Amino acid sequence: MTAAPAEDQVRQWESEQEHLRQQLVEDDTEAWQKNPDFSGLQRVGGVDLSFIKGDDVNACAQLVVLSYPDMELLYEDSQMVTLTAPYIAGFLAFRETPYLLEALQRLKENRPELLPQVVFVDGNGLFHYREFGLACQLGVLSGLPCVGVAKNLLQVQGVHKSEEHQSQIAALQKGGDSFPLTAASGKVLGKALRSSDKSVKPVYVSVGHKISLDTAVRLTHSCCRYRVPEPIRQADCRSREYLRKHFPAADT
DNA sequence: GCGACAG
DNA sequence: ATCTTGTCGC
Repeated sequence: MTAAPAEDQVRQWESEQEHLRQQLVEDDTEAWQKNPDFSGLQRVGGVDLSFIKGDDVNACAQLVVLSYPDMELLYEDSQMVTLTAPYIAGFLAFRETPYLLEALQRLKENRPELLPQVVFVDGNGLFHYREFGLACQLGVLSGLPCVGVAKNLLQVQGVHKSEEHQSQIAALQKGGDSFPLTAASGKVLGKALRSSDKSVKPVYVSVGHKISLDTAVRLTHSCCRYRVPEPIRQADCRSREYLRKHFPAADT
């Protein structure tokens, strides 16, 4: 088999997103999601990939499971992986999802009782060119509720960093305040959330799978000690720590 | 050519 | 993603 030209690959990926999107659930499906204090929620997951400096192929895939609401570490898995797909905006899922699914599968086999009830994903969900970002793809393929949290605004479907957008950010007074990210079509694709009182720069929250946007935003805020929700922050810190330990600085 | 470009 | 320390403030 010869590798398809990048152009054809992208077309194939687009059609796969379109197909998987039909299985996407944008509503609350779990009992705990409907409780004001999320009672019944005990385990939240976070996933991330970290890279060695000059290397965009070898990475550490990380999964953590934290207790809710205490955010204490219950499980962690670090695994070196070799990525095959390049990073192309809009197709991040095809680069990262396989390894995150493998991590979830290892957990399912080894400690099924620790499976998270919701997974925080570093990247967008519905807030995406074709409304099917990384958090959606991981959600549909794993069957788990997922929330997408991006640290930077993806300018998509008419949403962009305008003066208006900047003033909406300036109007976020305290942790938990948010404003909708509305597509040209009128659909609300996500929300910009001031995740804590101290952080001025918002995070961009969107539905991944099996959770409503309002629940996703409220849950994200409740998991934030710092700007980035704790499950993602822990996954990020621990995967970098793994790389530091196993791949010490390769120069002077 | 210019700007955008989740991670 | 990664390149990168100190510094200012509470």
